Amino acid sequence: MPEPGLIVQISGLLPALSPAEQRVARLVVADPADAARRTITDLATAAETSEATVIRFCRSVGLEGYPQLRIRLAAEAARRVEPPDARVVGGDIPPGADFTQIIATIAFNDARAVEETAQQLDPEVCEAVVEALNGASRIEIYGAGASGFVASDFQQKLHRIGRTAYYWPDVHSALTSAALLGKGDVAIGISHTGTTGDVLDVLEVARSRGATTVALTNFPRSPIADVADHVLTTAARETTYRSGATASRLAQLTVVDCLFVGVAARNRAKARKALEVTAEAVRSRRVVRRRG
Amino acid sequence: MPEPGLIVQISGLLPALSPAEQRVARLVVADPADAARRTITDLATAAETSEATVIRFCRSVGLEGYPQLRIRLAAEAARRVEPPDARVVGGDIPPGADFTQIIATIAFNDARAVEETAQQLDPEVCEAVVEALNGASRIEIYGAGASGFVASDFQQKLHRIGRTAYYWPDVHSALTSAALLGKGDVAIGISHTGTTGDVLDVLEVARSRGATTVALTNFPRSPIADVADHVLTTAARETTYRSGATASRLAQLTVVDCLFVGVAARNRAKARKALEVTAEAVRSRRVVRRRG
DNA sequence: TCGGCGCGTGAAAGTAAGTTTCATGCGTGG
DNA sequence: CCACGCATGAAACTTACTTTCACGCGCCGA
Repeated sequence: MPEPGLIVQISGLLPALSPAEQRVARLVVADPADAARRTITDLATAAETSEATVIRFCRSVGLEGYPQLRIRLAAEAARRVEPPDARVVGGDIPPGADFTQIIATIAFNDARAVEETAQQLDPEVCEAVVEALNGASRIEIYGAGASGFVASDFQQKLHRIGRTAYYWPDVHSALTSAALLGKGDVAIGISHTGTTGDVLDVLEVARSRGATTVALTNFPRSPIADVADHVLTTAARETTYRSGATASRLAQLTVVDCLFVGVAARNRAKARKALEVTAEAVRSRRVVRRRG
Repeated sequence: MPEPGLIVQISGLLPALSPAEQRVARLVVADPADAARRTITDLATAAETSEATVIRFCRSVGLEGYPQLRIRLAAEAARRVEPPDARVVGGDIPPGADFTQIIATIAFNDARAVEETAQQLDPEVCEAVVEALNGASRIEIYGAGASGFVASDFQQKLHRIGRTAYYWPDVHSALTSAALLGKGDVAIGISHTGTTGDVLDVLEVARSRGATTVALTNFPRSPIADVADHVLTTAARETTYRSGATASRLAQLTVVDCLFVGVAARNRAKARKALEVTAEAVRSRRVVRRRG
């Protein structure tokens, strides 16, 4: 089985790399096919660094050496079926874009984020997390900014199938609540960059109380990994602020969906019942036909 | 430039090759991926010949040298991997599904929702909505339950690029706020089913005050369409409660992304500036490296 | 029968590519 | 301000790849 998305993996690891390695990584991600054609000296020169750094880069992404990198890159580049109009799909929207273009670009990027995230998602880690969620007497989910919505969404979903889950938008409440967690409880921290101080702090508290901690981030080597028992990663290749966190959310939600379905699947009957009951509860707020 | 069918080409000129080269060729054709992994010495040994012959073989098939062969082989091998059997992809998760299956199914459904939504999204309506958003002095977004997160997300996004936008989780606040809208303002109601009474009520109030109303729903013929000037539709094919609103969210968010980018694109410079400023604002909350 | 001739071949020499080691310099924390 | 650790490239080193060359075998003409 072809191991998933080397390119994707590289972009995830990017911030964890040293500056010189990042230069190499960027070249590789920008044009994998071209990189595969180059010799190590060539690539090193292009990245304005030494061969040694290129080798280090190979090791950083989990490969034996440079020839392995070349081969993997060639393979990936070949597999990539270029969509009809590959011009649209760069990261950014061209200034004069009309709406048809905008929609196509966004759909492509969003769908890619979902697919690539799924591709690199580790089933075993998912399994472990679901196991923990299933056995937890209390579940807490943390996230700030855009990740806060995801946290909130997950909380609501779990709650809907009868699992006790909390989301605290406010750090102080979160900290105090985390302090009350104990062994068997689960704390989930969501942070795209993996560097959100507040979330890290809360997770750390939760962990110190004996709770199982889970991180959901795009960057597996980021600080949040240090305070998490399980790390789940997304694969959104978006520049940090430019596009304002559009694809990353979807990637996070995809992971949430997987976990949710996993938990629900454990108690199929109970979950279905709970969903029906909750659906019934809001039915009175539904409008069948509108007057006039 | 990567002319297709290296393997084919090799088997074609197989009889023209010398015996020792033929042994090499046969190995290569039998398992290209494996050959790509081997070093020249390795392959030579496996073919019971010398490295020199392998090089000659490379030249015979029109390649520069052995590394080139490896890369071409890796590329070809990758391309002929048949698409992962997507036959898992019915709507529902089978009871005994393991996590690999769950992930594949969800990713497929989620990605489909995104793509299909984009496909049927009307660029002209988008354009009109963006136009309205752009000229609005105030923007209000409504949504209940799962759609509330989407509303909230959109509100936050617009706010981040300097547009005045509100989201009221509470119906009462929403109603009072809507009553204060006027001509030129925009009210957006989000409801998957299009039958969420609260949202309809608020939209109606907004409309009666002269605001431009926009609906985002999966069902264009639903009641919400009656109170909206513009209707944007998603294309999530999920049964109402069973899967607990997983794909519909993503579809809604995709639409939100399109609108957001559309608005941002109108005032490129200003939006970028705003994003940078807001990113800067949270920078102090970022952790660079974790102690211990 | 024998001596050339040419071709396929691998051994070995040669070169280039990839890898390791190490000293340096820079930034960080004590 | 010093010590430490980390990132980095220069250079030494190893491995992989390429070239050279000579051997041997089969064919042909004497």
